[in-house]
Amino acid sequence: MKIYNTMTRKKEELMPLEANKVRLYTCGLTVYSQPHIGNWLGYIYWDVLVRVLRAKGYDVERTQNITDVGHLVSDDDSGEDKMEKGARAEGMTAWDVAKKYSDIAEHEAYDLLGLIRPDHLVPATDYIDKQIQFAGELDKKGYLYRIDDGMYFDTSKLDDYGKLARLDTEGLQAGARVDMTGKKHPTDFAVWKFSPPSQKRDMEWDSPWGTGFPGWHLECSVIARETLGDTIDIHTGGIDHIPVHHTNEIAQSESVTGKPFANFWVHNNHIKVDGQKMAKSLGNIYTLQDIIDHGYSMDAFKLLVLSKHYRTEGNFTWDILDAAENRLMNWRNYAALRHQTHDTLRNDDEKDNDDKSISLLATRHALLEALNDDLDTVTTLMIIDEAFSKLDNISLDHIHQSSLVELVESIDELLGLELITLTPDVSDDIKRLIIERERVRDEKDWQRSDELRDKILEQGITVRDTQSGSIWSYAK
RNA sequence: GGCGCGUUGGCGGAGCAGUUACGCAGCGGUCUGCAAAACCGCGUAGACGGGUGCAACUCCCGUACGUGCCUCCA
Repeated sequence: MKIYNTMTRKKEELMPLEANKVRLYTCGLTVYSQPHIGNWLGYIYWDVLVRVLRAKGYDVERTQNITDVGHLVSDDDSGEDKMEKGARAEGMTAWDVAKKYSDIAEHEAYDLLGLIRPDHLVPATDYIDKQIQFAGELDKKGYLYRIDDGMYFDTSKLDDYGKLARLDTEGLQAGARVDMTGKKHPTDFAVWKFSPPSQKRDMEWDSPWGTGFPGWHLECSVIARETLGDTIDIHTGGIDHIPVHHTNEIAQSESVTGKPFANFWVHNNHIKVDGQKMAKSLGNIYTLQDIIDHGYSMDAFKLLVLSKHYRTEGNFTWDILDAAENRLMNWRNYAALRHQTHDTLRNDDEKDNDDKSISLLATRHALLEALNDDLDTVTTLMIIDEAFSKLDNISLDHIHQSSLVELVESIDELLGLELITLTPDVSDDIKRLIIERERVRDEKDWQRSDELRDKILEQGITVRDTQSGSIWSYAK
């Protein structure tokens, strides 16, 4: 499989450290407020990545952290802790806020979006001891220095600091704003922050340096190492994390282990809303619940996301979601044909049928091939459209049921859609009405026929008449 | 201010130096008891100005606009 590696700025062939096994780490959400649709974007792409790797036979071991402490309002390690700030705003403790939004995030990820749950889903606060231990190793090796508000990593000790982002550290130094934090270099970052002397934090722990809490980047370095080992195969995250968070993870991890932290760095671009960045000040932040409230399905949202490549910038509007919902509806109606076909083929068209079946089965390979090329979901969706459109102008007798089922199952398996469950068979009652309608049509009783069609439509099913009989589909 | 990126038809979104992307929506027609579907056709895409090519949406330069990071962010 080829993937674009941010570290080298090239598409490269994935070569896992251990044959047939892929260790994957994904930065998780900071659970201080309601997640929005942009938060979920990356996780939808990484879900497909995991699905493809598994379909290719890899044993994927995946870790995702939950940031429930230490993420400050500003990435330069000043400002408040987001958790503590959120807690004050809601009149709860930081622990309660973490619980509340962790629960919401899990519900949205695994119930609403149907993402595959990581093997290790780890809150940062579960690994405080390990983080202190890790920071101790950094301290012992001389990477840390103390200032008033915490222990900081001296980035000037590394020759290759900022290699992921290709940071111009000297330029940053020269162009730095007046820095009141007392850091030696603008890129230095907190590994351990002290509790403010006058304030009792909800979340704080004793450490060799003083009571406080871990720096934001520490958790990912530690949790990745503890669950997956010193070097992982793929580290994913949003592009916003390249210059600071991931850069600092690399600095810490490689300083401790002396080994590469991750062989592949894979980053997803962002999605805008109405062509603008999502921001609270613009009031254009949408949540999954907003999408549901507008009457759209989660699969339509996923289709919208997958219809652009993970590395290109996207846009969200209700019109675009509408188009995705329509496309999904078309796919559902193709999938529903499986209830109306059989594996027994008409003898006179046996050869034709075989050809049709073969081309449907070949589709799975085509899908995998597209996804294999840097997770090209755009081409993947196009291949699905092409495969389904082969069913357009042929009679039901010519469609091989089990190969259609396999195609639909492959789509669900690889893209994480739920076409199978979204396309139930119609009730026996409707089936009887359809048969009855076909009978009165033979008698040219058009009035009765139209009455039956309306009756069927009341149950959300439309019927259309073709040369090979009536075909039902879901009404819009 | 520093460093990037983008600009494709009504909307979304690809590839490609010389053939229809594709999806969603729209219009005309054929077919049909009607409807739907399907099929056929249509709308003359490539921000603007130069340049290099026999040939550029596709390469190079500039302009305009938009946008990202540098400061919270997926």
